[in-house]
Amino acid sequence: MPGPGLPPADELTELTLSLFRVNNLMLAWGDRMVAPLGLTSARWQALGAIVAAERPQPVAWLARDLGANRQNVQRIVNDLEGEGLVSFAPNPHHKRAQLVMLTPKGREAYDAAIARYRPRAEALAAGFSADELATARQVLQALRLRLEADAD
Amino acid sequence: MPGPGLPPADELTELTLSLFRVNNLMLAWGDRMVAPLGLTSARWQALGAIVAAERPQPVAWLARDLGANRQNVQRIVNDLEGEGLVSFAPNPHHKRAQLVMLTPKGREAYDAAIARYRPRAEALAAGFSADELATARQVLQALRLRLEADAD
DNA sequence: TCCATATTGACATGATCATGTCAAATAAGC
DNA sequence: GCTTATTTGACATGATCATGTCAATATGGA
Repeated sequence: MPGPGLPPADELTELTLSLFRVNNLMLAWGDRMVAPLGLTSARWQALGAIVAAERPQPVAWLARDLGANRQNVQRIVNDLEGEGLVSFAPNPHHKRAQLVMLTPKGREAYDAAIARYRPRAEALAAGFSADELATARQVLQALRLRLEADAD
Repeated sequence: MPGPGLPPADELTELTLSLFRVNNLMLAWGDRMVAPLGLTSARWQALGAIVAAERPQPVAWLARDLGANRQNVQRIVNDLEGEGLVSFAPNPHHKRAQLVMLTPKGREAYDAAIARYRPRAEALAAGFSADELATARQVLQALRLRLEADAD
């Protein structure tokens, strides 16, 4: 029996401090993992947002999905376009807001990143019970909703 | 009964994506909270590291405690020193590595930040059970240990 | 003591991010 | 239709971060 533990507010403080550290460590972990593919964590995330969308979307929509700045996503997508990983298609509904699409080369890079990621993610998740991971995810998702509402 | 849920690796993926979002939201939340005090999340964290250390430490030690870059912490601490929130004291063991100490003004700023933080943290933690928060914290701390070991 | 190594703060540089502005294009209200 | 507000990409600027280098200092081993 671990005892009563900390008060909720202190527990949240410790959670937050760990969150900051894990965030940085995870980004560095991802960077090392996809560096051989010419990717970074940020580029990988952008590719993921493009894949996750059923239909090609303009950059501003991808930025919203990512919770990131429009301008930064624009820069990343432009870089990816310069390297042939994504291409721009005309948008019938908007002359300036082109649609971002994966090229075959971009699809290959994304699939290669996933292939490198999966076994490492399984190793990293090993040792945790399904309940523990699910609870941690649910807490973070609930925090996200509250913070987003608070930031209105 | 929520059912079997996702495979552990996918659960970790969702956890990670939520983590990135919450990290950014929490930093913005903290920035808004301590802005009236002339602080930022980064400055507040630096002050916290100074307070958390029992003895005054050089900047490089604080950076290690924070898991941050030596150079960035140095810049932040220099800024804090310029505004009179911290002061440098001679280090008997090292002529160049001065010891960072809170000034009374810095202590006031830190206490004021905590005073603003506590009720908001309690409100943010409300609705979670102690077990949920503790589990989330433990998962993140375990992830941190694994990622730090992996980054060696 | 002497020398190799590690630590520390200062400095420089490029990358990334946050923010604001602008013009073009679209959407909504009257 | 016409006017106004919103969206979108391009651009600029400053802040922050990541990284490397350097000289001064401290530490440990021979």
